[in-house]
Amino acid sequence: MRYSKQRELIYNTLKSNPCHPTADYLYSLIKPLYPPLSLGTLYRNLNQMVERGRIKKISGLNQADRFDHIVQVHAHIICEICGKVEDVFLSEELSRQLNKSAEKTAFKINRREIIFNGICKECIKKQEK
Amino acid sequence: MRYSKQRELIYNTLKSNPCHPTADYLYSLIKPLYPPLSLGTLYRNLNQMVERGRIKKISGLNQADRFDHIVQVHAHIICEICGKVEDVFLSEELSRQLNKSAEKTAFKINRREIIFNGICKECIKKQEK
DNA sequence: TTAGATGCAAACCCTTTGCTTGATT
DNA sequence: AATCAAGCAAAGGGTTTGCATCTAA
Repeated sequence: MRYSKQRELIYNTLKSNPCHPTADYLYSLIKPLYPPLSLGTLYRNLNQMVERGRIKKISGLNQADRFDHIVQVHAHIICEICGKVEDVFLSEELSRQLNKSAEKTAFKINRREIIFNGICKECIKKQEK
Repeated sequence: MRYSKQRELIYNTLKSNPCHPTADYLYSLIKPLYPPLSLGTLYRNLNQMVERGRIKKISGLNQADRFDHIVQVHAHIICEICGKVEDVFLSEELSRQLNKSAEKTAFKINRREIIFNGICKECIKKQEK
């Protein structure tokens, strides 16, 4: 993988923004600092890094995909109101049992994605007002 | 919810096709039997039934959403090659522990989606040839 | 009679792609 | 010099929506 200023910026911006940003949000952060960046390049780089296991993509939110610089296997929880995403780490044991359940299907399992949907503390407070 | 021929057909077709069809596939099944059906109506009805808990939507496949007439909470596994989706049922205990892990985030949890990615038995065989 | 449902087609959003130009090794 | 990456803009797929018409209750 050949060096490019764009890719470096994309990775670093993702790393320093642990909010699980969308491609679009990353673009809005990087574009002002480095105007030559194009959306196509952003998506291409994100996908490349996902393929190489350098970052992770969180799909299945019924919205734009989000990206995560934490490569370790973990789950996510998304607020249905404000869209905030937080990490959920499962115990080794739980993780093992999950895979065991899936292995009953006779599939060869490559990976999994777990997404909880809910409402975050802040949005619950706002609702109560 | 007022009766409509379209909705009845959609629900029945979903029920008799446990392959977790996409909206598009449902359309291809129903349209020939009942040509007045439009795609917009199909999507509108599917979403309505999801909201009312009569069916489930499986998102996060990096492809078209799929629909499931089984309302009971369960996970899914999708074949990365042929796209086949199968059900994965988790034990009560595992289910409870999953939710407990997520509750550590201080979110109020509404639901969850678990998707395993892998390769099905048939596709593994084909690869070996 | 009237709210809710439909059909149609256009719009939408997010993402990918083709092609030419530019940069890294 | 030879790839690989970028920029741009257009196309793509899946899904939603506005509006006029129709239909179940």
